[in-house]
Amino acid sequence: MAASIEVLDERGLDGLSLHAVAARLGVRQPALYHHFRDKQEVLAAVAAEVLDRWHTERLPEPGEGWRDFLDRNAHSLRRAMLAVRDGARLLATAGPRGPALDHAIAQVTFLEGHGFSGTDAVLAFIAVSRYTIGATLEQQASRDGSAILWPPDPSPEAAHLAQIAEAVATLGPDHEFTTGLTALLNGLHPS
Amino acid sequence: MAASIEVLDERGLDGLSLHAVAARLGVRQPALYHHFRDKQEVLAAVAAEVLDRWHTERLPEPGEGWRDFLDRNAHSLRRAMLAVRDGARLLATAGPRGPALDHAIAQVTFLEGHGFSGTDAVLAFIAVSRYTIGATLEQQASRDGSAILWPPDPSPEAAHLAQIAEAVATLGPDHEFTTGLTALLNGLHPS
DNA sequence: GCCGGAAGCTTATCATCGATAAGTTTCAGT
DNA sequence: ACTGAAACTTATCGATGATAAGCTTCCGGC
Repeated sequence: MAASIEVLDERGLDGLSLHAVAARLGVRQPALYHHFRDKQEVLAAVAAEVLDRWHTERLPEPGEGWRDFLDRNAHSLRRAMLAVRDGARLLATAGPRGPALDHAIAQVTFLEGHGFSGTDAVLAFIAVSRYTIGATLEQQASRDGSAILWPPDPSPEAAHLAQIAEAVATLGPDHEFTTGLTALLNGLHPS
Repeated sequence: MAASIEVLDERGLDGLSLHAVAARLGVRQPALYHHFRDKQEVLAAVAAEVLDRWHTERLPEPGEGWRDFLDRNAHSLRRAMLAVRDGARLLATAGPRGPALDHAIAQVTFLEGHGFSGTDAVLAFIAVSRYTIGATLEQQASRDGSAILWPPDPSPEAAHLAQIAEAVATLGPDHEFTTGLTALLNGLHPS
């Protein structure tokens, strides 16, 4: 896992080959098949490791407000994805499809204690998680991806839009994320 | 593009090889390099084609409420991603990082006409888009992915959670998406 | 009517990668 | 000391993205 994360940080998710991981371990590639059934299983383990290491704030604290908890949980998940290169893509393609059972119980029970029905609690948690994944994925994708091409002779409207885009860029990706998250949380409510 | 989409639907994004596309066109694989620089460019073109074909409702209509517009736009984007196999993953990895310039102008101008500042308009649009991508991505991933494993001898809390999970599953993925989207829209507001 | 050249395709060939088969080494437990 | 399992090796495959070099077709200018 440690070796995999090192390779991931250096060469990205597309460069994360079993050959590279094995080489870093001073071992040949087929050796890995004595510990994992296939590459998908390796990726799943790496994803789980990333969550274990950096997604540390998943559980509600006594006396905490439900919005504060969901906010803290989302930021923790996002931090984990940003902790490694292509972390969002890794989590989206190979990550677990839900929290561990004991965590899920604590989280839902907490929300139920704040007036949510069980169903609404799960739906709220899902919504926040999926927004967080989508937002972080796009952020990491656009970081290395192609920037928007502005035409050489912009119309007045295009110039106005370019100015807005620059203002948004200046605010930074964290602000983009937080704005959307806050809106989502304010739109949620105990039934 | 048509051939690529057929291959995509039959074999999924991982099975979308240039060999397969070329074979369907009655042509050899290197022939494709006379039309695209590399595979990434092919994927980008396929992603753009999918959006062109199915993401049809991107522009505001006269007299429409801003929530209605954002809602309609999000559902249209989602429909496009669901129209092809692995569509969300395709759009997330190879899709354009933003709407076309003329569309963006119309969208932002519309929101500004409803009291949003330019910055808030862009941030709102970004938030909705990213939520939509994240939600659809997770839905498509979990469809073929591994289901949650319930322990053989569940505790009472686990049994309760399982019941909730079943209720949520019964409501269906569209309901999951719509619930989160509605929350997000209700949490947004003109400054 | 011919000719040059570009567009579009071919065959041949690579390196990389995930995966499998079959054999070898290491080592703990009896 | 013997045995068997765990861990690793070498050898090899098929699939895939990509490049090189050559052939054919056909259009436009003279």
